Amino acid sequence: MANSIEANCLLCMQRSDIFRNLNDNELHSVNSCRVSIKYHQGEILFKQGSPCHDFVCITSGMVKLYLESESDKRIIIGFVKPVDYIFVPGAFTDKRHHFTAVACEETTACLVGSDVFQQIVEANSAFSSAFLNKISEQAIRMFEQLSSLTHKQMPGRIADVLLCLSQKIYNANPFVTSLSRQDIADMSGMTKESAIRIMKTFKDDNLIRTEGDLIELLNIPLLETISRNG
Amino acid sequence: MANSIEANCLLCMQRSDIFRNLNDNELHSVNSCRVSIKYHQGEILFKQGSPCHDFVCITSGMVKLYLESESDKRIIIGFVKPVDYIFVPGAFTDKRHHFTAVACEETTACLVGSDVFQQIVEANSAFSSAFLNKISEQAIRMFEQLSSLTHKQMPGRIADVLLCLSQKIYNANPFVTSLSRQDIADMSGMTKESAIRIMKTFKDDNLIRTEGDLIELLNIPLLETISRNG
DNA sequence: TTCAACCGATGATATAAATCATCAGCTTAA
DNA sequence: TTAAGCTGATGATTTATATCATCGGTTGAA
Repeated sequence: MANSIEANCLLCMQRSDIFRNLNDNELHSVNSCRVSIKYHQGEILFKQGSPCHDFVCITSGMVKLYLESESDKRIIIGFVKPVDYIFVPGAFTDKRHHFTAVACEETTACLVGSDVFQQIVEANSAFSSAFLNKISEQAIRMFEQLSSLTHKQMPGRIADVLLCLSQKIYNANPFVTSLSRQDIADMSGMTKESAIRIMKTFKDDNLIRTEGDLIELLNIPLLETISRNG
Repeated sequence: MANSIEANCLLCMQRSDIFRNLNDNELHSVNSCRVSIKYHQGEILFKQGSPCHDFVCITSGMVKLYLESESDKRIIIGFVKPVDYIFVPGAFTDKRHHFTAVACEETTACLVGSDVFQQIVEANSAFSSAFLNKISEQAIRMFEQLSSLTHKQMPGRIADVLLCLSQKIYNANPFVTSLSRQDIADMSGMTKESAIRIMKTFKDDNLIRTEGDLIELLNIPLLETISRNG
């Protein structure tokens, strides 16, 4: 395996909680069909609507997940960072991908055949239970996003996105991002122009500072108030 | 147990798939702490933000689930009909409810302590695996709703709601509903006035017919086109 | 090297949708 | 039995947001 960056799954185990629930046999079957692949920025890991064959775990870089609509509009539903896996609901139902995954930057991912994975889920209850916890968190995040996108006006939605990026995605305050304004617009359900305009007003009001790919939140309490007031 | 309508869980088993995966011991422990409760229309089964103690299975009637925002706006994220259970993601994470459940009509529900339930999920992998399938379907439905609410204009969203009600909730074409126009507005992320206006234009164009609590879809292909075009 | 394509940015304009107001019919509570 | 409140309905008005157009800068491909 030319692209493989880890010798086996043990390295991953130290970081991705869910694999702690696997025994040696299970780990071996995962490892034996594991493939590590490198993606360049903008490359697609899998596409909405396509059949899902593999369980995907991100080992470096970052991936964005988005829904595509008929009218070519996108909505970003989440990001996946190392070491974490992409929960693909279609793997348990119609074997189709229901969103698209794209590398935001140079990214490496381990792929494991979803049949192997599925067998383990069905056999190992600690594993599937850990999986349940993970999905539950994701469901709760989806509720928050749905609430934000449908009930808040643009300033509240942009505030939500900026706080999310700083506090959940990058875990840093000035943070450097590879996301474009279009991506931020896709996260907050508006056009690129509107996202830029709102960010401009935030800059004018000294709520944030931007410099190239860097964004700094200067007044988090006020951003939180804007988020709360919608 | 005065309100109990079933003697034990076997009756439910015949209809709710997921319980087929339980053995006698597990069924007994579920049954022993089961309580059946009757709710009147509009009564709350549980409230967003409150601690979640019980696993809830609907045995008659119908329940609507909705998110509440600070500004008292609601968004309906789903309905639960007999015999099906309510997936409460908080049960696996922070032990809080993240949405509110309200009886749309006279409803009976079986409550089982979530600790008992949790133990079974952790011990019985067939059960938790079946649970995973269920949640996956729900996640996919959430994607569709998110896409509809953020990318489609009002006519498309109302068309989505009407098709959903007829084809997924009531499984009938003229169908009688206990949902108000406000509920339909809450399903489609708009104000009551806008929902009424769009439905009026649909009536004028002979797409639908309404008579009291009855709604009939007269031109489903065209409604589907409107849904697709957003 | 040049052309095409995308990005951030900004202004002018159009429009989708919310808000406000009103009214009639019906149910519920005092 | 009356008053209060909710529902469906409709019109007038306001406002939030998308769309369209343009521009300079950068990147990437031919």
